[in-house]
Amino acid sequence: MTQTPQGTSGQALLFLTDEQLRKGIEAMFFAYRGFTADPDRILGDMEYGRAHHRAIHFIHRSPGTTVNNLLGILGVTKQSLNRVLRTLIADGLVSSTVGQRDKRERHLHLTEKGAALERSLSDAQRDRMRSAYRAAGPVAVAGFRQVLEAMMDDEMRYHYQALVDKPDAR
Amino acid sequence: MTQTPQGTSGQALLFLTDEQLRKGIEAMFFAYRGFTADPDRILGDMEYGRAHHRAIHFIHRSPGTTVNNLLGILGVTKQSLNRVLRTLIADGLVSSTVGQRDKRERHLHLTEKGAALERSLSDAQRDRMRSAYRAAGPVAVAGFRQVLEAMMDDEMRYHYQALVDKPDAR
DNA sequence: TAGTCATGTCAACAACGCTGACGTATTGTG
DNA sequence: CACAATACGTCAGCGTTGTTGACATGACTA
Repeated sequence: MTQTPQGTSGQALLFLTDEQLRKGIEAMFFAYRGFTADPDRILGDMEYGRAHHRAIHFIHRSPGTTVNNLLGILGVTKQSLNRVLRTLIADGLVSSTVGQRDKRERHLHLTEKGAALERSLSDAQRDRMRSAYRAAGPVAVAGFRQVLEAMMDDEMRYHYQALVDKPDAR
Repeated sequence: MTQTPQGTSGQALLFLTDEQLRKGIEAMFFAYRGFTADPDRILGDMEYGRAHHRAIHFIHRSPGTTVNNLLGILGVTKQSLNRVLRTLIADGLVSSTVGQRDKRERHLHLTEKGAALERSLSDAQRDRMRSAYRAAGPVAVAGFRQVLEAMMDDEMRYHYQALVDKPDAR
């Protein structure tokens, strides 16, 4: 649709070219494969998948989170999430406890076993992220985060910010 | 595993902190949702999904590509890809022609109808990418690409580079 | 000619999204 | 208090997209 903006203002808006945008799109596609590759490999040997990884990650990040909150973060239906949580709880990776104030709520925590899997998954993923960061350098990393944040849906950015503005659970 | 590198060299390696890495991981997760959201919305109304989008995208990018080449780019099994290609060909979005030199090969092209869908999908995706790029600025965009490229598997980086070092199909 | 290659296809299965509907506590409200 | 809303769980069914394994065909190649 948009073509190369030439006479725009003599300015270097060349980074908004369709071709530049396409390269960014393709970079996202190929990079996301790498991003999920290591955890996927670990999970492939079990009866779990990427959805379990995500649930485990965010329960680790927000211990005691409720099912509803997790639903908002993950952006899936409760049926989808429930299928995952059910197996994680049954297998003793996640504990679900009735809320104190509001007894309708269930608060989710990782068990020792769950935390162990979380570590193994996030270690793998962090290793890759670390090499990428190291290779690209701090300035590139800042730009990386900026663009990603600008790419999110408003609702997702809200959840992201809530997590980022929080001390690390580790 | 790795903790904040403090005495490393007095240098600012703080961007390699586990917490920084975690933020990057979560940014990737939330951003990828936004990245695919618009095409997904369009495709949701049809009988197609994300896999069809990917096939269409790369056939558009490399007109006349063979099935084998596409398999390498997409990184799926031929059975998976074939299921997608079969419907696209049956619905008249993609044409498959026997190779001239090597008659075993099939060369894939988008039909007018296929090209129309490709435009509608990539317009939506590019619009979001453009706002993100514009919001973040050219320096950030350069960093964004650097980190993504460093994050790819070697094989994926190979395919990515082959595409990037190619004139735009548009 | 024998072997390899590119492609297509059948069958079965698993992960993970979805919708729709229903049930059960529990909580908040008019 | 009665009723509505909320939080959660679950059953049933379905669609997309990935997988393995096996088999067939035609075409190229040593």
